[in-house]
Amino acid sequence: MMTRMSAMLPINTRGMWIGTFHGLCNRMLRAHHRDAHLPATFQILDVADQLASIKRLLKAAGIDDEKYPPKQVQNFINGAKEEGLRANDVEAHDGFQRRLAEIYALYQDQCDREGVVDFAELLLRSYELLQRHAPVREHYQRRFRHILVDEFQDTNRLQYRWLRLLAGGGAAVLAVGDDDQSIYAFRGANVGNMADFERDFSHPEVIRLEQNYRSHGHILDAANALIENNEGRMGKNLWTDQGHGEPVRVVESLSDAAEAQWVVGEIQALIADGKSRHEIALLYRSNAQSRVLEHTLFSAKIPYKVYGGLRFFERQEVKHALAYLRLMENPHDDTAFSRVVNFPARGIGARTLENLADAARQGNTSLYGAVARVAGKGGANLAQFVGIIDRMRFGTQNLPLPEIVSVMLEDSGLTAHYKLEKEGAERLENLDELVNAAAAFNADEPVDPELQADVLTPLAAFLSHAALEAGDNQANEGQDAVQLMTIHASKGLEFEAVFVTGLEEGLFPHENSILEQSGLEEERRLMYVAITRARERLYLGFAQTRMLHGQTRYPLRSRFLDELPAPALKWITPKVSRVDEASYDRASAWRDSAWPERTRSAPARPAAHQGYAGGSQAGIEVDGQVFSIGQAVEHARFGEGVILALQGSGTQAQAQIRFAQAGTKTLALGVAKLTPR
DNA sequence: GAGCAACGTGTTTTT
DNA sequence: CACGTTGCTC
Repeated sequence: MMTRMSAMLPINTRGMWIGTFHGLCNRMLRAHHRDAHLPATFQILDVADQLASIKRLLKAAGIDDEKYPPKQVQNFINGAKEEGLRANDVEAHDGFQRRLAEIYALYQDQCDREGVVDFAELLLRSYELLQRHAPVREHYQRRFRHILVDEFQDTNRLQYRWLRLLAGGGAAVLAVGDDDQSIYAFRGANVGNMADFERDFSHPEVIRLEQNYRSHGHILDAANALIENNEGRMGKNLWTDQGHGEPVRVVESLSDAAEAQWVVGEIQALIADGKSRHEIALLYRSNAQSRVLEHTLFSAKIPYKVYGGLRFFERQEVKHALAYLRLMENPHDDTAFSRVVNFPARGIGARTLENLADAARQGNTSLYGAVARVAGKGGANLAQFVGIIDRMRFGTQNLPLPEIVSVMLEDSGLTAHYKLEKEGAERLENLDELVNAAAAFNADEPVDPELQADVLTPLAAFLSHAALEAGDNQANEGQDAVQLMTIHASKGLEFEAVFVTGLEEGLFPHENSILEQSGLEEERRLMYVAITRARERLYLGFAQTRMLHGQTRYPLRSRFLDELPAPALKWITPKVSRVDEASYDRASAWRDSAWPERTRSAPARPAAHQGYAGGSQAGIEVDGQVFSIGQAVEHARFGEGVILALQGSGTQAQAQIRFAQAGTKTLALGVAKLTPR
């Protein structure tokens, strides 16, 4: 972004602060770490680090992690922080919540002791800094006379308050947002910030941007019609003067594999037509869906690039390496310490670590600080580990960053370890890549000259970078490749041709979201985002069978397809490939009956979405008992459930049933004892 | 304490 | 399916 700004503007951009809220808060906290009561070397915990930290805490405090699941504790803490609440401020309505608040307090103590901050803490700390330190606040209020916030609908309450503080000196604020593209409520985003903005900031002026310069008419019509189904919108209607363009293609496939096959075939045709690969995007609801697509693209030798998924800095070996680097920066970082104290294995087992944790608690010190207090063989091994860390710390002080990383990889034993591992080749490559990333990283973020800020070591700056960026931009630059990503990751981007796959109930909208209206509406906004990524050509695909969690599912077509306007659509059924012929009869049988009416009518809001199931039948009879999709049933062991799909007949008949308690199961109807309810 | 096999369990989206 | 946890053996 900085590069692009510099190229576009005739002014010097070096004084501008450009970044995510988290990035800017990090920067501010680095510059004022003393006022923020943080050590100069504070490290950032990503989601996984935070979870590990919580688990460690629960164990140390002897708290039952069955009763207080670490994930839930994590959500509680982050939720509170995003509302600007410290442990003391949390309103607890029952004993359970009171206990959670206590755990929150303990967790915060632990973080403070270790000199680490989680993502939400970056924001909250920075907010408190501005609030409590008038000189700092006034400095930034004077310094930033103009503030622009993009994707404003994705800001949370704390970010909003942070912004108000920062702009409190009368800065001109421009907020750009689209309430229909709010897709991060699940992590605390508050669309209400848009309305609050109009209320709270002086002389608000609202400019509606309704002319769309990106997508052709049919695509916009589809997007507009879909989003109409949401309630409580601020309201807008996109239009274009580019004409209708091509219809939106809706593609039905027999299986997820067949869908991928068809997509790849179509991509080959597009490329043959002269389209660039990087102008073609494959979007999906969840990362797991990329596998089939990747596999098929790979077989077809089409270059592709996957964004997101398991990201570079989140890979196991990279996290191990980062933990060593963190210990070199701050040996009292217990999270990092625990992660690698026995990796590679050095004879330090659970027993020794328990002794160490006890010693640390008694001496009120970090694990690193308590090593000398552990006796015996374990103690000797620990001392050896500390020796390695200290040698790396002091032996690399004046080396350039990439060399620090290289030395660490050798001295820690990571390289040696992965050389011996049979699947270690790729991991070694990633560790090499980490050295490259360090070399490519330039830590010359301009620090405010007016502040006598402590200069970050290049290593500390690199570690922040690793935590905040997670390696999204690691795409092979220059390579013309088809773009694969989740719809979330696609926001803000655009492509000539877009494929959205997996438009199936349970997947998109996701089954965890369909029970509540707010969840369903967020899914719909997600679909809206997906549609509006396309400039000229849009494909929407769904499959009759899909492999999920290792078992085949027979999903219903997504309700969102039924919400699109028929005149903007063109339905396509791919020719059946030889592989799929076996299942073809069944498929065509229902298509003849159920398909045409449903597709043409496209009710604006189907009262009860019953749809059909791909390879599955609408109804089935077994031993005189009739089962149908959507029917409520009861099972002796699993309790109440709803039939999601039916397949086969006679003794082969199976039903996929979603049970309220037991989850989704596939049962043989001839065997399972089901009673209709 | 290490390493392996069996088992169970959840499992969306992310700064 | 893919991960983590548990239990077992050496």
